[in-house]
Amino acid sequence: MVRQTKENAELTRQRIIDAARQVFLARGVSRTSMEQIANAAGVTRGAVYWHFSNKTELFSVMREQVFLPLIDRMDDNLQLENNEDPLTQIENFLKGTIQALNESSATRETYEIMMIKCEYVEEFSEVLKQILNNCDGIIQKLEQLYQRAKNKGQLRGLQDPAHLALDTHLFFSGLLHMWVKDIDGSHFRKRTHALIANHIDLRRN
Amino acid sequence: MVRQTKENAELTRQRIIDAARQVFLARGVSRTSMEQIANAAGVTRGAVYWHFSNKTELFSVMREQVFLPLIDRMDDNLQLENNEDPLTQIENFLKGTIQALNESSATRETYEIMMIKCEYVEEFSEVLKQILNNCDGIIQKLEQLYQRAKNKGQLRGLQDPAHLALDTHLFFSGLLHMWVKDIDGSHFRKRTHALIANHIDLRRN
DNA sequence: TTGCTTACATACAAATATGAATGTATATTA
DNA sequence: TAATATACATTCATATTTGTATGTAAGCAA
Repeated sequence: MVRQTKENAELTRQRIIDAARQVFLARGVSRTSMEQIANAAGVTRGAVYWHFSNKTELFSVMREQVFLPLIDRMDDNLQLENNEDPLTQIENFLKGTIQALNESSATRETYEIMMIKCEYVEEFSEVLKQILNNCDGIIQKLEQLYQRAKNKGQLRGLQDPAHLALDTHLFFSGLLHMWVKDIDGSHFRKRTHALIANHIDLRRN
Repeated sequence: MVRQTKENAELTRQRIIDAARQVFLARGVSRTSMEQIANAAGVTRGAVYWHFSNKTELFSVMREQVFLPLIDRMDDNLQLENNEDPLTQIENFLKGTIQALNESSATRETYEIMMIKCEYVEEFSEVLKQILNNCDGIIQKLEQLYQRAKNKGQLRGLQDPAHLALDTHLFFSGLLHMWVKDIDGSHFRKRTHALIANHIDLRRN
């Protein structure tokens, strides 16, 4: 097997990405060598270096394959044109993200790698900035939705949309972390829906 | 300098721990070599290996030096015998932890290392379990405090102490993560007190 | 003061990882 | 169908890191 068709080459490339994800998950990004990835993908390092210039690029591609679609979906879910009531919309957004983790092992694994199997130093600190930027976007949209909820009289008391948005974001950020870390823990993962519903109910009039 | 007194040896040991923290912070735990730690401490690898059998042990000692006292303090703050009202007690516990981060650079740096500069695989996954165990303890105590608040009629509506405790824990977990990641961000770090107060106010009658 | 131990420094051997260079057979294209 | 580019495999040179083994001067106890 020396020269593949374009199609096959593309399959090889994807196999390498999938293999990288598995090895990253098992050994952590730093301890993973290109050779281990190659082995897991059933190719040699030559193939890996042909498709990706180094481990960092491979990591970025793996990440973007999962995150770019996910961010798109989040954006959709948080759209203002949605005709559901704002609080339910927020609730669905939160539940939807958790559902994505439940349904796609690639998503689940990538989250786990990024949260507890990767060190954000040097080249990788750039990734951290992107994540924070994305957080800012989500917070803004949450705030707009809470503002609408307030205008509609759905909020109990005199709650400030900006604070509510941050509180929800922190809650969800914590939830994702615990969800990921609670690996065996059917304990935590099973209760997420109730936790989300409860979080929103705290705000409802 | 060949043989130091016991006292000096202890100082050397602490210098190595401090140096390790600095290098871990700058380069991540995985990329840090014993030689880099030795250089930063102004000794040779011989000295480092004399005091610590390997990088993992050094990491553990560094971590425990910061975390064991911190856990003790948390336990104190969450004691049931405290005579403040339960909700304020929770609020103070949260604020106190943030204050510890503000006041001690060693604590701050250790948190940062553990959150975004360490990969939890192999030997290190044990640490993750300890962290989760500690979380469980905090959640339990929060629940007890919320229960007392409920008994005292401090809670608004029919809120379930167990859910409130989890919600607070997730909020705080997210807050710590964002606090740590928002490194330059005077942006986030300055608002923590307001965020905590707001979080508690959501529950107050 | 002698002898043993401590607290390191220095030296060594082995393993592992990287990137690039080179080889090569097959797709693809002109 | 010949020429070229592609998709890898193989090889090589180099660097880094680790643990250990050995060396050594000074502290300490008897």
